Amino acid sequence: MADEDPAAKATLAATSWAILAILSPERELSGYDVKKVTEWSIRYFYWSPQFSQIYAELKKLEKLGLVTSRMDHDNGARNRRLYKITAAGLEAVTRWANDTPAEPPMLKHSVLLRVAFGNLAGPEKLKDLLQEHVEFAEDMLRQATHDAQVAETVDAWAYSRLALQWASRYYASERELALQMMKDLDEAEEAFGRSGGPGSAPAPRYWDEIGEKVNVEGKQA
Amino acid sequence: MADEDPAAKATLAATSWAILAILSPERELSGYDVKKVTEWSIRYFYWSPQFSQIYAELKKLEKLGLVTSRMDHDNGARNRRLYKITAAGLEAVTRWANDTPAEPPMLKHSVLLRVAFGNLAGPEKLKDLLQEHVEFAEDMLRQATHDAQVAETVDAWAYSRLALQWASRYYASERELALQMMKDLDEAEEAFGRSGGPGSAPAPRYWDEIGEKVNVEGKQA
DNA sequence: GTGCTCATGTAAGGCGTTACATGATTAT
DNA sequence: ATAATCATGTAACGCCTTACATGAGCAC
Repeated sequence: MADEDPAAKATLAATSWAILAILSPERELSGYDVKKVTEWSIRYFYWSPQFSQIYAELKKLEKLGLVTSRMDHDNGARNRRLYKITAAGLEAVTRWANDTPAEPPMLKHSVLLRVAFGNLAGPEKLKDLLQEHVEFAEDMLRQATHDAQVAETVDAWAYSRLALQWASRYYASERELALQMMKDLDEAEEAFGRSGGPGSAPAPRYWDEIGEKVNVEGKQA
Repeated sequence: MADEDPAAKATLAATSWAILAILSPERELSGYDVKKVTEWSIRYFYWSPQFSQIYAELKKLEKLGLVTSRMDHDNGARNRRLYKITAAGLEAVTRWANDTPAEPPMLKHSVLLRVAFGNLAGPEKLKDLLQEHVEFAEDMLRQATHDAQVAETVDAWAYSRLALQWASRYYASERELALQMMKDLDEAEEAFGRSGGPGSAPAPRYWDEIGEKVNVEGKQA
């Protein structure tokens, strides 16, 4: 409990802000609780950090004076450390929410990566992967829809509900896009027949032309 | 030239595989070239690593015997190091493509994170962020569509084309989802009027109920 | 009493970024 | 001549994960 360095407020990573935001209703939470909250909602659109990271982040936030902590013995109870946001923390996280531009979303879609390098595996393998992805999307869709319904029961969760509804639609779309890709693969297979289309040829030498074709034309940042 | 450790093949990270896959058409590429390829297609669905990381990855791949390199003087030319995949590398990346299950896609959507913590900022601020996101999605949509058209001109890019078409649809959907969210926010505002709905209340104490409401019901992994 | 979940961490290391440095070529 | 781009890196650091360790309560 000490630093209060105002410069640090600006340089926290999004994960730290997320944890601080979870603590922003002025309620005491343990690291375990924080993890549960991320699992409940945030994981659908912003992954979910590991326990070890959450504990480390909480310590960091405490050193910055944005949260305080105390040990809990009353409760049951195993030993657990409870964290609570400070006035400085509340002010910092509010400034973050109001004054910081959002970073561009970042996506690492392994399935699409496989598709892009489909010549290494062939369309059948890709369709297997896509089928699995469809099931994954359906699973997430179901869970997000359920959690969104839970969020309807409490007024204070209104924004979480909106985010979870977005997630429902997102995973529904993810499902459709995968199904569409499977169709596209079928069509491509038919078009190429068993001649040297996608999947059979070693697909050599394409970068020659990339420079000329790509660089000039599009791309206004 | 050296290690050839077969165990290592299984434990490379997706980024390494992506770079190796880029080199899989047996063509000599510099680190700079690799970066350009990622910028051309992969960035739409799997971000784009920094130069420094690409150079580091290439060195690592070389130490593993999956690529070889030589200096290029002929070409123009500044000094540049050209990398080429080895037989071992080709075999390893093919095995990766065929035998490794795809990891679940990972998304870090800062805009949705803001929505989920909307009580810290209010609906007007959120709508600004969403409007910016709409423009971002439109920009990506335009670029992906352009690059997909470029990919149509070369047979060997068939899979890249499919991936880029997917990206077009993805960013179109991203746009729609953001617009829908803006509508939802408007409706929520109207419903709550200027009474203590989203945006005004400090939204206290919600985690009490999370344990009871959430844990039991849904969630089959 | 055995195993499961709750709960809190430490240690090691890989992934990935930012910042910096350098020099050569190309464009103006 | 000057600036911009091409091209290749190094250094430092922060983010994040995996693996491991520990102990306490609870279910059977």
